[in-house]
Amino acid sequence: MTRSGDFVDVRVQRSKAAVLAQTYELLSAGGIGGVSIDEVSRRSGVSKTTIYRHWPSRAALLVEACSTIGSAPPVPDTGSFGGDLVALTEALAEQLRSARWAAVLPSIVDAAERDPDLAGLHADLHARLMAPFDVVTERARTRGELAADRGPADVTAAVAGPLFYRRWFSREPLDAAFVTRVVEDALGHLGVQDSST
Amino acid sequence: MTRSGDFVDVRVQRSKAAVLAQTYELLSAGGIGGVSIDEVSRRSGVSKTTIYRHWPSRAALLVEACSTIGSAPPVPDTGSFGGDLVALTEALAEQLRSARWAAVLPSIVDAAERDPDLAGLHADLHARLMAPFDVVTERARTRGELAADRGPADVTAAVAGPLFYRRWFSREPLDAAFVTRVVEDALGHLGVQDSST
DNA sequence: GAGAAACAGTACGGTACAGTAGCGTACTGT
DNA sequence: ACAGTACGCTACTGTACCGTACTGTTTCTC
Repeated sequence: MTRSGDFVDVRVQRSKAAVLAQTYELLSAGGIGGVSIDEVSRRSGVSKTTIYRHWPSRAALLVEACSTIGSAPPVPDTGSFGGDLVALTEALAEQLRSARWAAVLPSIVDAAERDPDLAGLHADLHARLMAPFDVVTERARTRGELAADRGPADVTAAVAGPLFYRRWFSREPLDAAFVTRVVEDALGHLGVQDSST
Repeated sequence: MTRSGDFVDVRVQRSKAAVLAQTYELLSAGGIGGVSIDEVSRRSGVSKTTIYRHWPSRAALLVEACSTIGSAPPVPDTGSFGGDLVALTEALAEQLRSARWAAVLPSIVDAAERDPDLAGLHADLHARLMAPFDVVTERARTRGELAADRGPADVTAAVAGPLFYRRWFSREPLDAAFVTRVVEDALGHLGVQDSST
């Protein structure tokens, strides 16, 4: 056993990083279906054998490559629920406009529709994306800023719903005016008086 | 030329029908990626050669098979915008819960994200699904029931957005209470006074 | 510096798929 | 009855993919 505790061979780190980077690249370009081990190997310069040394299967690699998507969005704290929600929604809209993963998500949703493994991935991803909304909403609730019968699930549906709809279904531009209207409407029927103009 | 005008050989009708039926079957089960000509041929009993006699390519077959999705939803006319919208939204929710194509749509959205041909299909489909909302909204507008700065696009985003979000992203059940809340909220901020209780 | 580990390269086997070609048969509309 | 057509069948080309086996080389760790 030359296994010495927690140290990881530099070569392993290098290989894994290169493979994950290229996997993510292919993922953004072609969705889940666009990722093949052969191609990852070709582009990353890491041989296929090595890839299979580090991941037991294509699916495992995909899951790990997706795990970085949509992580650690900042949770704003402007003092009011309204301000927080505006900030979060605009951040989400910006991501939907430009982030690489915005093009990948439909293929994950599709895969989750039938593959149970990928359904787990989808659930994680969804939780990660919506976590800030949950935080902000709970905070508002304890301050009594929110109608009693409305929870985080209602907030995310009211805000993320129209945004997602625009991005993937109607494919109209996510302009600032639309985003503003969505937030204001949401605040309105959530029983919140808008504190900004 | 025995070509006699509009008559179509019975055999052709039979073959095409069988192929389209099985294509749709595979489509619902496995999305776009789940349809292979070999499998369609195997299940339909129609030989691959024949399939290619009627469709120039796999893509053409897919487009035709999808063309029946979400067609001819009834346009209600309850007399008020509120009533119409409730009816339409409940119908949409029911479709999302049970219709076969609800499992297919994500793969179409995904495909549309990169393949221009399929993007056309996606656009058609979207237009077909949302047409009733447009009709109802325009009707309301001419009757002055709607705030001046709100158009059909806003109505569909406000209503279909949260529903789609629930169905595909948060994967929570589309229960009646949720649907009702969505419609009421939408009516509220569209400048409509709810005529029902 | 020695031994272990990770590595690239290559060549597999096996499967699945799109699409094409030729042949002989069965059916249809007139 | 008969020409035209659609058809099934089989076989084939070419590609892409997953995952594994083997060989020899580099490179890290101790």
